[in-house]
Amino acid sequence: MLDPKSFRQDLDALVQKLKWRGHAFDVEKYHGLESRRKNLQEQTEDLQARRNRISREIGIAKSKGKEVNSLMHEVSSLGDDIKLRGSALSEVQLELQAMMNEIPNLAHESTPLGMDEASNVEIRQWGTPREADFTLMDHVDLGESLGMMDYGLASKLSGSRFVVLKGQLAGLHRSLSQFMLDTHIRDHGYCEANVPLLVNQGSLFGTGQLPKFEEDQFKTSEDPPLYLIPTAEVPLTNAVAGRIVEDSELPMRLVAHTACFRREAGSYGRDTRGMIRQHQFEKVELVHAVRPDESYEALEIMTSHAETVLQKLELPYRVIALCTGDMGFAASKTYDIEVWLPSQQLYREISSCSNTEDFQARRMKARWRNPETGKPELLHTLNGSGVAVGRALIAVMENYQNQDGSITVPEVLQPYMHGVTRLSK
RNA sequence: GGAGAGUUGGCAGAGUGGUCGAAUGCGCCGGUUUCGAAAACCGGUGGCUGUAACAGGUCCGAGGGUUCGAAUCCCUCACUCUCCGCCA
Repeated sequence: MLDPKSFRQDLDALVQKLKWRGHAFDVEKYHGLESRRKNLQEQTEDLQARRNRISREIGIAKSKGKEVNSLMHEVSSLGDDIKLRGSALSEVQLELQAMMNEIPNLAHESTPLGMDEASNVEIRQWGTPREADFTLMDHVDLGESLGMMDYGLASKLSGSRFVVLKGQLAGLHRSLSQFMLDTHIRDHGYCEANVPLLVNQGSLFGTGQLPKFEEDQFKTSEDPPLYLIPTAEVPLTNAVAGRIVEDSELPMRLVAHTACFRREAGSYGRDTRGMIRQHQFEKVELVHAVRPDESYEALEIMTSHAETVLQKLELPYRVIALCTGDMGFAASKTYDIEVWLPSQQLYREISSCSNTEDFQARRMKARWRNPETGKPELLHTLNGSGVAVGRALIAVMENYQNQDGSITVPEVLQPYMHGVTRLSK
């Protein structure tokens, strides 16, 4: 949510900024609602002030044993009027609110301008894609030929976009998540959290998935209305929802390893092969809650934490700055980290690190007490994958494959694999 | 699933229809005192909205109702705690 005050200042500039974010703001509708709101609010509060004053007088008069009939008469008609205007007011406010709720965050000045991914900017590369003297297989062929990846069974159990991992490959997957967690907890100072996978509507509203992206979520039931989390960003970020956090608690760094669930409603036909895009996948998620003036520094730090995982796994990657039109709803600035996939001969997203500034904080009323002013102010929240476990498994399989179809276990994962250094039949 | 108790400011906890945004204590901030500190004493100390600043409005778990007037009475819901049942 944007600051409502910003709409009363330079509206033209704001509309232009939103245009770059792919959002057409209806100026006329806004002006209509806003002037009605102002009118009704002034009238309502005026009437309320009168009622409060007279009612207080009635109380005083009664306690002194005076006659109050004339005062009662004066105020008796106010009630209906207040109720009428009040309900008109809240109707207008709801409409305005609904309008505001669907507006994406504004981009930071350092975010490249552009309408789609063609305008994304590469920031840096790390590592060198390996040259192989044999034909490289993709992760599906590798996994199936090892007998450790079963799409047939998964579709029988659940349908498309699911997979069953077996044996050492399932172990490698688990090792990856353990390794990532340990790295962030021990080396990067994160607080580990184990969080609910089912959340309420308020939590999804807070991080920005609702109301606009309802169709991307798995809703489990109507009563109570619970949703499977699309990312641990939702429960982790909402840890500060409704709170006034003490300065001493900042910066707050949280990490969780969870399953994530997505409908992938808008991506029929995309990435249908393999486990690139699944309805259920695992992710190690990083969330920061920080002082506002430290959030861009925090974004660099968080991104470096995700990069560390890939560096330790010795997987080549590049970092991309997403442009205004390609960023997610809540983000002001986003770095995507893309890992090298030899079978496709291209880099694929494996992490996305975003600074949402105060966008989520405003939605979830997450504040900190600024010691300089003593006042509560919105804090800034960031989230990033550190990293997607399923996609990391794919990257390891493809980058560490051998000519005979076996897969070497990366050195940093070997302690987690208890002596297994190579996955083979 | 059944029975009961509760939800008030940063925390604890009064208030059960009227000058209540709310006693008191703790905490916090400022001052007096002190070489300094503790103790003691004095003063201050909620959020949102709004204003140039006042004023005004709003908030006592959420929503609705009764009333001239609701933290206080009524209804619905959510959550917490205790006991019983069931259960990983």
